[in-house]
Amino acid sequence: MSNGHFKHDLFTQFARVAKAMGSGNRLELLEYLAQGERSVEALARVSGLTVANTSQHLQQLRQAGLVESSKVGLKVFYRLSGDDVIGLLDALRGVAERRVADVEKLINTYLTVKDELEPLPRQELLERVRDGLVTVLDVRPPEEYAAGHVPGAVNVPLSELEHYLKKLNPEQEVVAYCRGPHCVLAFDAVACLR
Amino acid sequence: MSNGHFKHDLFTQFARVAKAMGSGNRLELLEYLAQGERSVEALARVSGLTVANTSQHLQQLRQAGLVESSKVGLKVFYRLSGDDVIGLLDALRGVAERRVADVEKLINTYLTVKDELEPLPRQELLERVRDGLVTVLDVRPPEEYAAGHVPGAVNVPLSELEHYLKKLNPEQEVVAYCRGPHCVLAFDAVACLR
DNA sequence: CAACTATTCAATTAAGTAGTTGATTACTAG
DNA sequence: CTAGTAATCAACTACTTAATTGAATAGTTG
Repeated sequence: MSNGHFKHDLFTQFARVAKAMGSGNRLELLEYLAQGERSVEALARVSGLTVANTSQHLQQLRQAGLVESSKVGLKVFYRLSGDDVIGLLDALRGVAERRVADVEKLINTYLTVKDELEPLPRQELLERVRDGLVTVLDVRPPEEYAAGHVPGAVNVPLSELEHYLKKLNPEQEVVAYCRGPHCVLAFDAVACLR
Repeated sequence: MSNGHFKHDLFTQFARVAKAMGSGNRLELLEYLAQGERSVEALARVSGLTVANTSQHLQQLRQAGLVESSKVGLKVFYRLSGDDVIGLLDALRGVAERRVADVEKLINTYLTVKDELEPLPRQELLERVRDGLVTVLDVRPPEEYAAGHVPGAVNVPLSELEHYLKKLNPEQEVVAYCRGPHCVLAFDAVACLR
């Protein structure tokens, strides 16, 4: 029966990690951190939280082992503590998309219906690229682009997206992609593309 | 800026799933369900929770889309709603093991030190099997065994473990394995092997 | 239909969590 | 060493959650 204690303690530890991800705000912070190292102040700005609140959330994430931090001069930079954290985020997104009906509703309401933007099946995308019908933009940071990308895609990080679009033929059909089906980058990219 | 609403709503939905896993008791229930369909009463028994409490936890898991249920006669059977849920559990376990120092401590204290049982590197295990030095037991349910197992392993579900052990040469070294490094089956198997 | 069983519901209590505010620490630059 | 900046800490309020208890529901069996 001390077996039971062990079980209980172990599951409690696992739960700590899950609990840390059990807040929309913290998940958003994690998604931003998946893009790279960020200071507390920068994270507070993009997430719309107060700095104090952001700091507290980040500390919870650190206690759960999901992020690490280091101080450089005045600023404290946070980053994900490993690639397995990205894998965990992906798994969570995947389950939520497939299992929670509300997620699909949300996506349909905001992305598909409101825009003429639509998700493309892999194969069809490749065909259209081959035929020169579309320009494919990879809006992820250069490091991720380097690690692997869709053939024929041009790497245009968000910061350069607006500038890049001006140079494009306005008749040209544009396909942008990022980390996954609902990576945070997508929202900003969509906003920018409009 | 209605973009912000979308983001917020979406992350809130993702967080619901994580939140459902943010309890040691619910994680334990999920692990048992990973072994197959179970009734509320059966889950309450193995987890040590009251039936009412178990029922409530299961309903939270259902709302998060992690489990499904169906009523057969008097009993209500719950099951994981898909294989991606197992993947999510694995990812969570993986991060917790690698990132949370306390988990390693726990495992070292309870498993390695208290028993002569030790984790074996894959390759060494295969060598010893080839030489006939050890008997390898796969303690997972037959379905999982059928889906893939270590070469030379004998499938002995937990329920039959005790019976099987009586027939073994007591001098023979025994290696048991299950779903993953810290699958719940392991705890019970270890208890039984002693 | 009466007694029984498995599960759920409703109400309560105790404990934990999110976000705000203002003070505090740690560091930098003039 | 003073003023200013980035982050954290401490204290508080408003919510949320876990577990308990007892009652209610749904289905079964004699």
